This record gives sequence, C-alpha cells and structure tokens, in this order.
Amino acid sequence: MLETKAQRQSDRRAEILDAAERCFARAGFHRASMQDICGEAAMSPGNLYRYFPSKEALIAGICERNRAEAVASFAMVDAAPEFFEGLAGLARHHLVDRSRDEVALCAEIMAESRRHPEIAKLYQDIEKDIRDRIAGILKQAASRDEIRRDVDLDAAASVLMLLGDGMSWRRSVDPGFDAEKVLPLILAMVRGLLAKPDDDAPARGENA
Amino acid sequence: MLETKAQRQSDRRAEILDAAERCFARAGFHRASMQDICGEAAMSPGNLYRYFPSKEALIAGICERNRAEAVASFAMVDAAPEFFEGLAGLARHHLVDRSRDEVALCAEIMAESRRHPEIAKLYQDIEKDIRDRIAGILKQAASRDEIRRDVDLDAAASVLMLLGDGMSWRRSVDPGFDAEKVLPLILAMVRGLLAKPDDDAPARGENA
DNA sequence: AAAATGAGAATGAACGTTCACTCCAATAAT
DNA sequence: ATTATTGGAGTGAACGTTCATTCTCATTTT
Repeated sequence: MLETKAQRQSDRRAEILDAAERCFARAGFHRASMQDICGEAAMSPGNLYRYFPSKEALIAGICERNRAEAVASFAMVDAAPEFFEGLAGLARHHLVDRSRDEVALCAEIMAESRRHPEIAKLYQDIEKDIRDRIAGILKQAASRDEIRRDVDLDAAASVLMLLGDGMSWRRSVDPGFDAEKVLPLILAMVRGLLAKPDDDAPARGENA
Repeated sequence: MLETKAQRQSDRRAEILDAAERCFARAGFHRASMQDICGEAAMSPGNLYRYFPSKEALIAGICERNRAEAVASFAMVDAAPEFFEGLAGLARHHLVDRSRDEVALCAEIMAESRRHPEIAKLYQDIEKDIRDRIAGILKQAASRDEIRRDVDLDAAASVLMLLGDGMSWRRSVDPGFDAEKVLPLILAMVRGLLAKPDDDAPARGENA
C-alpha cells in the first residue's frame, strides 16, 4: 500500500517527463508551452505543478532520467571481448539506433543548459561522469595492451566525446546526413589514432 | 549621394545585426527580447522595425552575413602550399581563434534552424555550400596526389564537418574543454584517414 | 513642402504559474 | 451500517508579466 502510492507517483512523474520530452523535441524548450505539455500528458496545469515545481524542473528531470541510461550503456564496452569492438557497439547504439527526436531533444537540453545555471551544473556533472568513464575504459584498454600507450588518453577521451557530439549534431541538423555511411570512416580514424602500430594495417583495407 | 544613402542604411543594418548577435549569444534567441536588442543597438523598436521586419529576419540576416565569411575562409586552404597544412590552418581559424560567444551564437542559430523553415532552408543552403567546397578541396588534393584516393571523399567531407561541429559544440558547452590540446590529435586522426600510406608515418611521432 | 528617419508609448496575444475549488476513496466515529 | 472526516488527486479559470509588433507623432534631410 505504501509502496504502491510512491510507485504511482513515480509513474505519474515518468508519464509527465515522457510528455515533456515529446513536446520539447517537437517544439524546443521555449516554444513548448506548459499547456502543450499538459495536453500531451492529459493533465491539468495545476496538477502537473504538484509533480514538478517549474518548467525548468522538467528539463532537470529529463536530464537525470537519461543519465542512468547513458552511463549504463558503457557496460557494453566492458562486456565486449575487444576494445574496438566494444567502441563500435557503443557508437552504433548512441549514434545510429537513437531516433532523430532523441538526438534533437538532447541538443535542446544542451543548448538550454548554457543558460540555466542549475541545469548547467547537472549537465556538466553528467558530462564529467561520461568523460571519466571513457577515460577509464581507455586506460583499461591501454593496460591490457589493446591500444597505444603513447597517446594522451584524457585528450583522446575528449576526442571521442567530440565525435559523438559531432555526429549527434549533424544528425539533428542535416536531414541528408547518413550516419551509417560515415561511421566506418570514423571508426577507422579512431583506430588509426589509438590502435597499436602492429594492429593498424588490418583496419585499412575495409574503407575503400 | 545615392551611394552614401544605401551605404548608411547598410551600415545601420550591420550595427543592428551586431547588437542582435551580442544579445543572442548572451541570452539565446527566445530570451533575448527585441527591447534588449533595441537597447544594445541604441535604437527604438519602431525604428529597428524599419530595417528588419521581424525577429526571425534578424537571424536570417546574421546567417547570410556569416555565410560570406565562412565560405571565404576556404580560400586559405587553396592558398596553402600543401593540403594538410591548409587544413590545419582552417581548423585553427574556425575552432580556436573564434571566440566562445561566436561559437555559442552559431549553436543558437543551428538550434533555431530546426524550427523556422525559412531559416532552416537558408542554413542548409550554407551547409551544402560548405560541404561542396570541402569535397572540392578533397578532390583537388586527391588529383594532386596529396591524399589517398581509395576513400569515399564525400563521406570524408561529412566527417570533417562533423569534426568541426563536434569541436564547436564541445567548446560552447564544456568550459573545461581545451581546443588547443585536442587539435593535434584531431589532425593526426584526419591525417591517418586521408594521408597516403607513405606519408603516414612522419605524422606519428608528434603526438606523444 | 515632402519624404525619410527616428522615438517611445500602446496593443494584444501568449506564457508560466497560482489559486480556489471539486472529486473520490479510505478511515474514523456514531 | 451509516455517517462524518480527512487528505491526496485533479481541475481550469484567472493573474501578472513579458514579448513582438504597431501606431502616432516629432525631428531631420532633401
């Protein structure tokens, strides 16, 4: 009984966040009105405000909800038998499988985080978390002798994130962009940067 | 006399666009009010509206103004003695020299272009222009035997744009991001992708 | 005098948020 | 067994504010 009550409230919050995600992805943060979100969530404004104290809190909620998912997806790399294979899987998951709306929503949140200090902090925490995790994966791979050691791995982590951002951005902004087409080139490039000189050659013949 | 009149009007428009750029970079498109822009331009709303018919037209104006500059910057690559040198110069110009505000403004425009169809069209025209120019440069370099020929050069152009977007994005969103630090890695990566196998080795020792 | 340039108050719509209220299920009192 | 009481869930009209845009009128230029 006690649990079901908390559960119901949590479910309601999730429903609201779903509705807000749809609205924000469709119209952007500022053009999506609370009335729109209320309509999408089939709920009156007054009631919605019992669950979230402000519009800003909706973004924060979406952020936090996505955080777990994003971070969890790194388990994939750990699980993969070999580093580059895991990286490819991660890239595919993040950059090809995700819908255009998801990506657009992400861009929306990132843009908004430049302004609301509270969201900026939350967002940067998440970024830091992800960066650390990537750096950790790189260091682990280095210690397993799967990648070169004479590369600045922190800088390399930045490069990987940058590649992810670039692909996300291009996908959301350029309708003609074909993620499937460039992904092999990207992976070859990363391999060229990180692979040990011995393992470098085999990757080359593939991208003609 | 006739020219000075047109000149004065053009100057006024430029001043307004400068003011709008500052406001948009600071507060974003939706949170920068026309009153703010009027204040920044030291001009009354009524007068400003004689120069630009709407807020949206301000973004369009900024877009068009930046277009010439962006496209012109590609002359640098043509002027460089060697392909990768020109590319490095271009990257530095676009990604390190530009102020954070400029980059943020660019992100702002890109985000907004997802919604206003008119701006979207304008923006995508510019993107196409840039992509074609990059592809042209790549093809020229290939014909000069400066880069590999067995790479999909159109896809490579996408990759280069994606790298630019990624760096811009990261710069505007991540205060700790050090463009200077990652740029060598990026260039090494691109070299690894495009350089002819013979010329590949010399680039390697540099990025320890 | 006519036209262009400018100012700034006015307008009306849209927005985020609040508030007074209803509804309903569950418990407590009779 | 019936009747109060409670309190969380939900409503939707209303509020104050903000904003893009327009209107009216003054000043300067030609």
